[in-house]
Amino acid sequence: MRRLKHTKQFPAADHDHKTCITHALQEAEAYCKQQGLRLTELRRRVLELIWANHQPVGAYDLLEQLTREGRKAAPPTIYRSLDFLMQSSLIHRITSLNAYVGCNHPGLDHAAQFFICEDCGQAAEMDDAKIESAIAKDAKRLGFTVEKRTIEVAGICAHCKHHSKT
Amino acid sequence: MRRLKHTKQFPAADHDHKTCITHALQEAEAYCKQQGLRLTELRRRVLELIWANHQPVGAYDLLEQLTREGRKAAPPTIYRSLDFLMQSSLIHRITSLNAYVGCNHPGLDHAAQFFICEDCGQAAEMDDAKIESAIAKDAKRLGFTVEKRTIEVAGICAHCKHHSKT
DNA sequence: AATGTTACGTTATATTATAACAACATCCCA
DNA sequence: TGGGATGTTGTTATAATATAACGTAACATT
Repeated sequence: MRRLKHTKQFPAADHDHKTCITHALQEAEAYCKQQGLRLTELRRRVLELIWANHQPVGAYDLLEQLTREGRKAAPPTIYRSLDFLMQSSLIHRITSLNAYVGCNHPGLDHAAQFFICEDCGQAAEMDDAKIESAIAKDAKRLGFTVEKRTIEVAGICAHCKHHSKT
Repeated sequence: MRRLKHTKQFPAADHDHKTCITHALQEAEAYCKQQGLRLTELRRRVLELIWANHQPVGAYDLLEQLTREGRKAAPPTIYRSLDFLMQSSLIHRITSLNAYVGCNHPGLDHAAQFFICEDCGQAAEMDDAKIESAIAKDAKRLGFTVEKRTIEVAGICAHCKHHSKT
Protein backbone atom coordinates (compact mmCIF):
# COMPACT_ATOMS: atom_id res chain seq x y z
CA MET A 1 0.00 0.00 0.00
CA ARG A 2 1.31 3.40 -0.87
CA ARG A 3 1.67 5.88 1.89
CA LEU A 4 0.82 9.54 1.71
CA LYS A 5 3.28 12.08 2.95
CA HIS A 6 0.78 14.55 4.23
CA THR A 7 -2.31 14.19 6.31
CA LYS A 8 -5.27 16.35 5.56
CA GLN A 9 -6.36 19.37 7.50
CA PHE A 10 -9.90 19.82 8.60
CA PRO A 11 -11.72 21.59 5.79
CA ALA A 12 -11.48 25.29 6.63
CA ALA A 13 -14.68 27.27 6.91
CA ASP A 14 -13.65 29.62 4.14
CA HIS A 15 -11.87 27.35 1.70
CA ASP A 16 -12.70 27.57 -1.98
CA HIS A 17 -14.94 24.58 -2.25
CA LYS A 18 -15.69 24.93 -5.94
CA THR A 19 -12.09 23.97 -6.52
CA CYS A 20 -12.58 20.84 -4.39
CA ILE A 21 -15.47 19.79 -6.58
CA THR A 22 -13.94 20.44 -9.96
CA HIS A 23 -10.67 18.91 -8.88
CA ALA A 24 -12.38 15.79 -7.56
CA LEU A 25 -14.39 15.36 -10.74
CA GLN A 26 -11.39 15.90 -12.98
CA GLU A 27 -9.39 13.36 -11.04
CA ALA A 28 -12.25 10.91 -11.19
CA GLU A 29 -12.62 11.34 -14.95
CA ALA A 30 -8.91 10.86 -15.50
CA TYR A 31 -8.66 7.89 -13.18
CA CYS A 32 -11.65 6.09 -14.69
CA LYS A 33 -10.43 6.72 -18.21
CA GLN A 34 -7.02 5.36 -17.32
CA GLN A 35 -8.48 2.29 -15.61
CA GLY A 36 -11.16 1.62 -18.19
CA LEU A 37 -13.92 2.24 -15.66
CA ARG A 38 -17.20 3.66 -16.89
CA LEU A 39 -18.00 6.86 -15.08
CA THR A 40 -21.50 7.14 -16.48
CA GLU A 41 -23.70 10.21 -16.32
CA LEU A 42 -25.48 8.83 -13.26
CA ARG A 43 -22.31 7.86 -11.43
CA ARG A 44 -20.71 11.17 -12.24
CA ARG A 45 -23.71 13.04 -10.95
CA VAL A 46 -23.81 11.04 -7.74
CA LEU A 47 -20.14 11.73 -7.18
CA GLU A 48 -20.76 15.41 -7.79
CA LEU A 49 -23.62 15.46 -5.27
CA ILE A 50 -21.45 13.75 -2.70
CA TRP A 51 -18.77 16.35 -3.28
CA ALA A 52 -21.27 19.17 -2.77
CA ASN A 53 -19.67 19.58 0.63
CA HIS A 54 -17.38 17.82 3.08
CA GLN A 55 -20.21 16.39 5.10
CA PRO A 56 -20.91 12.71 4.59
CA VAL A 57 -24.31 12.33 2.94
CA GLY A 58 -26.84 9.53 3.25
CA ALA A 59 -28.01 7.35 0.38
CA TYR A 60 -31.60 8.50 0.69
CA ASP A 61 -30.58 12.14 0.68
CA LEU A 62 -28.81 11.55 -2.60
CA LEU A 63 -31.81 9.66 -3.87
CA GLU A 64 -34.09 12.56 -3.06
CA GLN A 65 -31.83 14.97 -4.88
CA LEU A 66 -31.77 12.78 -7.97
CA THR A 67 -35.53 12.50 -7.87
CA ARG A 68 -35.91 16.27 -7.60
CA GLU A 69 -33.75 16.61 -10.67
CA GLY A 70 -36.33 14.59 -12.56
CA ARG A 71 -34.45 11.33 -12.76
CA LYS A 72 -36.33 8.10 -12.17
CA ALA A 73 -34.50 6.71 -9.21
CA ALA A 74 -35.14 4.02 -6.63
CA PRO A 75 -32.87 2.82 -3.83
CA PRO A 76 -30.99 0.33 -6.05
CA THR A 77 -30.17 3.15 -8.43
CA ILE A 78 -28.25 5.01 -5.81
CA TYR A 79 -26.77 2.01 -4.03
CA ARG A 80 -25.34 0.67 -7.26
CA SER A 81 -23.68 3.96 -7.99
CA LEU A 82 -22.33 4.10 -4.46
CA ASP A 83 -20.96 0.58 -4.85
CA PHE A 84 -19.20 1.53 -8.05
CA LEU A 85 -17.73 4.66 -6.54
CA MET A 86 -16.53 2.81 -3.47
CA GLN A 87 -14.97 0.00 -5.48
CA SER A 88 -13.25 2.62 -7.58
CA SER A 89 -12.00 4.32 -4.42
CA LEU A 90 -13.69 7.57 -5.38
CA ILE A 91 -15.71 7.73 -2.20
CA HIS A 92 -15.63 6.28 1.31
CA ARG A 93 -18.43 4.95 3.43
CA ILE A 94 -18.58 6.39 6.92
CA THR A 95 -19.87 3.39 8.79
CA SER A 96 -20.77 5.17 11.99
CA LEU A 97 -23.05 7.54 10.08
CA ASN A 98 -24.31 5.28 7.31
CA ALA A 99 -23.15 8.01 4.97
CA TYR A 100 -20.78 8.60 2.12
CA VAL A 101 -18.06 11.14 1.50
CA GLY A 102 -15.69 11.97 -1.34
CA CYS A 103 -12.22 10.47 -1.26
CA ASN A 104 -9.25 12.77 -1.35
CA HIS A 105 -6.94 10.35 -3.06
CA PRO A 106 -8.95 8.53 -5.70
CA GLY A 107 -7.47 5.31 -6.93
CA LEU A 108 -4.93 5.16 -4.19
CA ASP A 109 -5.42 2.13 -1.99
CA HIS A 110 -4.87 3.88 1.27
CA ALA A 111 -5.88 3.18 4.83
CA ALA A 112 -8.07 6.09 5.72
CA GLN A 113 -9.03 7.44 9.10
CA PHE A 114 -11.80 9.95 9.62
CA PHE A 115 -12.32 12.74 12.08
CA ILE A 116 -15.95 13.77 12.04
CA CYS A 117 -17.34 16.89 13.68
CA GLU A 118 -20.59 16.22 15.48
CA ASP A 119 -21.50 19.89 15.24
CA CYS A 120 -20.89 20.97 11.64
CA GLY A 121 -20.90 17.43 10.26
CA GLN A 122 -17.71 17.84 8.29
CA ALA A 123 -15.32 14.93 7.93
CA ALA A 124 -11.56 15.12 7.58
CA GLU A 125 -9.77 12.22 5.98
CA MET A 126 -6.39 11.29 7.37
CA ASP A 127 -3.74 8.78 6.55
CA ASP A 128 -1.70 8.50 9.68
CA ALA A 129 1.10 5.96 9.34
CA LYS A 130 1.38 5.69 13.12
CA ILE A 131 -2.18 4.50 13.50
CA GLU A 132 -1.79 2.12 10.62
CA SER A 133 1.46 0.66 11.95
CA ALA A 134 0.06 0.27 15.46
CA ILE A 135 -2.81 -1.73 14.01
CA ALA A 136 -0.46 -3.75 11.84
CA LYS A 137 1.63 -4.57 14.88
CA ASP A 138 -1.34 -5.76 16.89
CA ALA A 139 -2.49 -7.79 13.93
CA LYS A 140 0.90 -9.41 13.62
CA ARG A 141 0.93 -10.32 17.29
CA LEU A 142 -2.50 -11.90 16.92
CA GLY A 143 -1.62 -13.64 13.68
CA PHE A 144 -4.50 -11.71 12.19
CA THR A 145 -4.69 -10.83 8.50
CA VAL A 146 -6.17 -7.37 8.08
CA GLU A 147 -8.75 -6.91 5.35
CA LYS A 148 -10.71 -3.79 6.20
CA ARG A 149 -10.28 -1.00 8.70
CA THR A 150 -13.04 1.16 10.08
CA ILE A 151 -11.46 4.04 11.94
CA GLU A 152 -13.76 6.90 12.70
CA VAL A 153 -13.31 9.48 15.41
CA ALA A 154 -16.28 11.65 16.29
CA GLY A 155 -16.00 14.90 18.21
CA ILE A 156 -15.90 18.64 17.83
CA CYS A 157 -13.67 20.41 15.34
CA ALA A 158 -11.60 23.47 16.21
CA HIS A 159 -13.84 25.83 14.31
CA CYS A 160 -17.04 24.72 16.00
CA LYS A 161 -15.36 24.73 19.39
CA HIS A 162 -14.48 28.40 19.05
CA HIS A 163 -17.83 29.44 17.68
CA SER A 164 -19.90 27.68 20.30
CA LYS A 165 -18.28 29.63 23.13
CA THR A 166 -21.40 31.67 23.48
CA MET B 1 -9.22 7.44 31.31
CA ARG B 2 -7.62 4.44 32.92
CA ARG B 3 -5.36 2.40 30.81
CA LEU B 4 -5.16 -1.36 30.78
CA LYS B 5 -1.86 -3.10 31.04
CA HIS B 6 -2.66 -6.04 28.88
CA THR B 7 -4.34 -6.36 25.56
CA LYS B 8 -6.58 -9.29 24.93
CA GLN B 9 -5.76 -12.33 22.90
CA PHE B 10 -8.06 -13.64 20.25
CA PRO B 11 -10.45 -16.03 21.97
CA ALA B 12 -8.87 -19.44 21.59
CA ALA B 13 -10.89 -22.17 19.96
CA ASP B 14 -10.70 -24.37 23.01
CA HIS B 15 -10.98 -21.90 25.85
CA ASP B 16 -13.36 -22.61 28.70
CA HIS B 17 -16.17 -20.36 27.66
CA LYS B 18 -18.45 -21.16 30.57
CA THR B 19 -15.98 -19.32 32.73
CA CYS B 20 -16.21 -16.30 30.45
CA ILE B 21 -19.96 -16.22 30.91
CA THR B 22 -20.10 -16.68 34.65
CA HIS B 23 -17.25 -14.25 35.15
CA ALA B 24 -18.90 -11.61 32.99
CA LEU B 25 -22.21 -11.95 34.79
CA GLN B 26 -20.61 -11.86 38.20
CA GLU B 27 -18.72 -8.73 37.31
CA ALA B 28 -21.85 -7.15 35.93
CA GLU B 29 -23.81 -7.93 39.06
CA ALA B 30 -21.10 -6.53 41.28
CA TYR B 31 -20.60 -3.44 39.18
CA CYS B 32 -24.29 -2.61 38.98
CA LYS B 33 -24.76 -3.15 42.69
CA GLN B 34 -21.86 -0.88 43.44
CA GLN B 35 -23.09 1.80 41.04
CA GLY B 36 -26.74 1.56 41.99
CA LEU B 37 -27.68 0.41 38.49
CA ARG B 38 -30.62 -1.91 38.10
CA LEU B 39 -29.59 -5.05 36.34
CA THR B 40 -33.11 -6.37 35.91
CA GLU B 41 -34.04 -9.89 34.93
CA LEU B 42 -34.46 -8.81 31.31
CA ARG B 43 -31.19 -6.92 31.14
CA ARG B 44 -29.35 -9.74 32.83
CA ARG B 45 -30.75 -12.25 30.38
CA VAL B 46 -29.84 -10.09 27.38
CA LEU B 47 -26.31 -9.74 28.70
CA GLU B 48 -26.14 -13.49 29.17
CA LEU B 49 -27.33 -14.12 25.61
CA ILE B 50 -24.74 -11.70 24.28
CA TRP B 51 -22.06 -13.53 26.21
CA ALA B 52 -23.17 -16.87 24.77
CA ASN B 53 -20.11 -16.58 22.59
CA HIS B 54 -17.49 -14.11 21.41
CA GLN B 55 -19.29 -13.32 18.21
CA PRO B 56 -21.10 -10.01 18.07
CA VAL B 57 -24.83 -10.67 17.86
CA GLY B 58 -27.57 -8.62 16.21
CA ALA B 59 -30.48 -7.05 18.04
CA TYR B 60 -33.04 -9.09 16.14
CA ASP B 61 -31.19 -12.32 16.85
CA LEU B 62 -31.43 -11.54 20.53
CA LEU B 63 -35.06 -10.62 20.10
CA GLU B 64 -35.81 -13.95 18.49
CA GLN B 65 -34.13 -15.81 21.31
CA LEU B 66 -36.13 -13.92 23.91
CA THR B 67 -39.31 -14.65 22.02
CA ARG B 68 -38.48 -18.35 21.84
CA GLU B 69 -38.06 -18.33 25.59
CA GLY B 70 -41.65 -17.23 25.87
CA ARG B 71 -41.05 -13.61 26.74
CA LYS B 72 -43.21 -10.95 25.14
CA ALA B 73 -40.63 -8.93 23.33
CA ALA B 74 -40.70 -6.31 20.60
CA PRO B 75 -37.78 -4.33 19.14
CA PRO B 76 -37.91 -1.60 21.82
CA THR B 77 -37.59 -4.27 24.48
CA ILE B 78 -34.23 -5.35 23.21
CA TYR B 79 -32.96 -1.93 22.17
CA ARG B 80 -33.66 -0.50 25.58
CA SER B 81 -31.74 -3.27 27.22
CA LEU B 82 -28.89 -2.79 24.79
CA ASP B 83 -28.87 0.93 25.55
CA PHE B 84 -28.67 0.25 29.25
CA LEU B 85 -25.88 -2.27 28.84
CA MET B 86 -23.91 0.07 26.60
CA GLN B 87 -24.31 3.02 28.92
CA SER B 88 -23.17 0.81 31.75
CA SER B 89 -20.16 -0.27 29.69
CA LEU B 90 -21.16 -3.91 29.94
CA ILE B 91 -21.30 -4.36 26.18
CA HIS B 92 -19.95 -2.69 23.06
CA ARG B 93 -21.66 -2.00 19.78
CA ILE B 94 -19.74 -3.16 16.73
CA THR B 95 -20.71 -0.47 14.29
CA SER B 96 -19.47 -2.17 11.16
CA LEU B 97 -21.66 -5.20 11.91
CA ASN B 98 -24.64 -3.56 13.61
CA ALA B 99 -24.05 -6.05 16.36
CA TYR B 100 -23.27 -6.22 20.04
CA VAL B 101 -20.60 -7.98 22.03
CA GLY B 102 -19.73 -8.36 25.70
CA CYS B 103 -17.21 -5.99 27.19
CA ASN B 104 -14.14 -7.40 28.84
CA HIS B 105 -13.67 -4.58 31.29
CA PRO B 106 -17.09 -3.56 32.53
CA GLY B 107 -17.33 -0.15 34.10
CA LEU B 108 -13.92 0.89 32.89
CA ASP B 109 -14.10 3.81 30.54
CA HIS B 110 -11.62 2.52 28.05
CA ALA B 111 -10.96 3.18 24.40
CA ALA B 112 -11.59 -0.14 22.76
CA GLN B 113 -10.42 -1.45 19.45
CA PHE B 114 -11.81 -4.57 17.84
CA PHE B 115 -10.34 -7.22 15.61
CA ILE B 116 -13.11 -9.18 13.98
CA CYS B 117 -12.65 -12.42 12.07
CA GLU B 118 -14.71 -12.52 8.90
CA ASP B 119 -14.60 -16.29 8.92
CA CYS B 120 -15.50 -17.44 12.43
CA GLY B 121 -17.11 -14.15 13.39
CA GLN B 122 -15.28 -13.82 16.68
CA ALA B 123 -14.24 -10.41 17.94
CA ALA B 124 -11.20 -9.62 20.06
CA GLU B 125 -11.25 -6.47 22.13
CA MET B 126 -8.00 -4.57 22.47
CA ASP B 127 -6.87 -1.50 24.29
CA ASP B 128 -3.72 -0.48 22.51
CA ALA B 129 -2.23 2.68 23.97
CA LYS B 130 -0.26 3.29 20.78
CA ILE B 131 -3.38 3.52 18.66
CA GLU B 132 -5.06 5.71 21.21
CA SER B 133 -2.09 8.07 21.49
CA ALA B 134 -1.70 8.31 17.72
CA ILE B 135 -5.32 9.38 17.46
CA ALA B 136 -4.92 11.80 20.35
CA LYS B 137 -1.92 13.35 18.63
CA ASP B 138 -3.78 13.84 15.36
CA ALA B 139 -6.71 15.28 17.25
CA LYS B 140 -4.44 17.72 19.04
CA ARG B 141 -2.90 18.86 15.79
CA LEU B 142 -6.37 19.44 14.34
CA GLY B 143 -7.65 21.13 17.48
CA PHE B 144 -10.24 18.39 17.53
CA THR B 145 -11.94 17.25 20.73
CA VAL B 146 -12.46 13.51 20.64
CA GLU B 147 -15.79 12.20 21.85
CA LYS B 148 -16.21 8.74 20.41
CA ARG B 149 -13.91 6.33 18.62
CA THR B 150 -14.96 3.59 16.25
CA ILE B 151 -12.00 1.37 15.57
CA GLU B 152 -12.79 -1.94 14.00
CA VAL B 153 -10.44 -4.10 12.00
CA ALA B 154 -11.93 -6.91 9.96
CA GLY B 155 -9.91 -9.81 8.61
CA ILE B 156 -9.01 -13.43 9.24
CA CYS B 157 -7.86 -14.71 12.60
CA ALA B 158 -4.89 -17.03 13.04
CA HIS B 159 -7.04 -20.04 13.80
CA CYS B 160 -9.20 -19.69 10.71
CA LYS B 161 -6.18 -19.03 8.55
CA HIS B 162 -4.62 -22.34 9.50
CA HIS B 163 -7.81 -24.31 9.19
CA SER B 164 -8.76 -23.01 5.78
CA LYS B 165 -5.54 -24.30 4.23
CA THR B 166 -7.46 -27.15 2.71
C1' DA C 1 -26.35 -6.62 -37.31
C1' DA C 2 -25.67 -10.54 -33.81
C1' DT C 3 -23.97 -11.36 -29.48
C1' DG C 4 -22.37 -10.92 -24.84
C1' DT C 5 -21.79 -7.81 -21.15
C1' DT C 6 -22.68 -4.01 -18.27
C1' DA C 7 -25.72 -0.57 -16.46
C1' DC C 8 -30.15 0.90 -15.20
C1' DG C 9 -35.35 0.67 -14.12
C1' DT C 10 -38.80 -1.38 -11.28
C1' DT C 11 -41.18 -3.77 -7.67
C1' DA C 12 -40.94 -5.88 -3.57
C1' DT C 13 -38.92 -6.86 0.70
C1' DA C 14 -35.22 -7.41 4.26
C1' DT C 15 -32.74 -5.40 8.13
C1' DT C 16 -31.86 -2.20 11.76
C1' DA C 17 -33.71 1.21 14.78
C1' DT C 18 -36.88 4.68 17.00
C1' DA C 19 -41.33 7.35 18.31
C1' DA C 20 -45.15 7.59 21.16
C1' DC C 21 -48.00 6.23 24.67
C1' DA C 22 -49.97 2.91 28.09
C1' DA C 23 -49.30 -0.21 31.94
C1' DC C 24 -46.76 -1.80 35.59
C1' DA C 25 -43.03 -1.87 39.14
C1' DT C 26 -40.00 0.18 42.34
C1' DC C 27 -38.37 3.81 45.23
C1' DC C 28 -38.55 7.29 48.56
C1' DC C 29 -40.10 10.12 51.90
C1' DA C 30 -43.74 12.90 54.27
C1' DT D 1 -47.58 3.29 55.00
C1' DG D 2 -49.59 5.36 51.29
C1' DG D 3 -49.08 8.14 47.45
C1' DG D 4 -46.59 10.57 44.14
C1' DA D 5 -42.28 10.44 41.45
C1' DT D 6 -39.37 7.85 38.77
C1' DG D 7 -37.88 4.10 36.13
C1' DT D 8 -38.88 -0.14 33.45
C1' DT D 9 -41.44 -2.81 30.29
C1' DG D 10 -45.33 -3.72 26.93
C1' DT D 11 -47.44 -2.44 22.66
C1' DT D 12 -48.35 -0.51 18.19
C1' DA D 13 -46.73 1.86 14.55
C1' DT D 14 -43.29 3.61 11.62
C1' DA D 15 -38.65 5.45 10.21
C1' DA D 16 -34.18 4.72 8.07
C1' DT D 17 -30.94 1.96 5.64
C1' DA D 18 -30.08 -1.63 2.33
C1' DT D 19 -30.72 -5.69 -0.87
C1' DA D 20 -33.12 -9.43 -3.90
C1' DA D 21 -34.89 -10.54 -8.15
C1' DC D 22 -35.96 -9.80 -12.63
C1' DG D 23 -36.69 -7.20 -16.83
C1' DT D 24 -35.05 -3.72 -20.19
C1' DA D 25 -31.90 -0.65 -22.29
C1' DA D 26 -27.28 0.82 -23.51
C1' DC D 27 -22.78 -0.29 -25.00
C1' DA D 28 -18.94 -2.65 -26.98
C1' DT D 29 -16.85 -6.13 -29.81
C1' DT D 30 -16.78 -8.80 -33.41
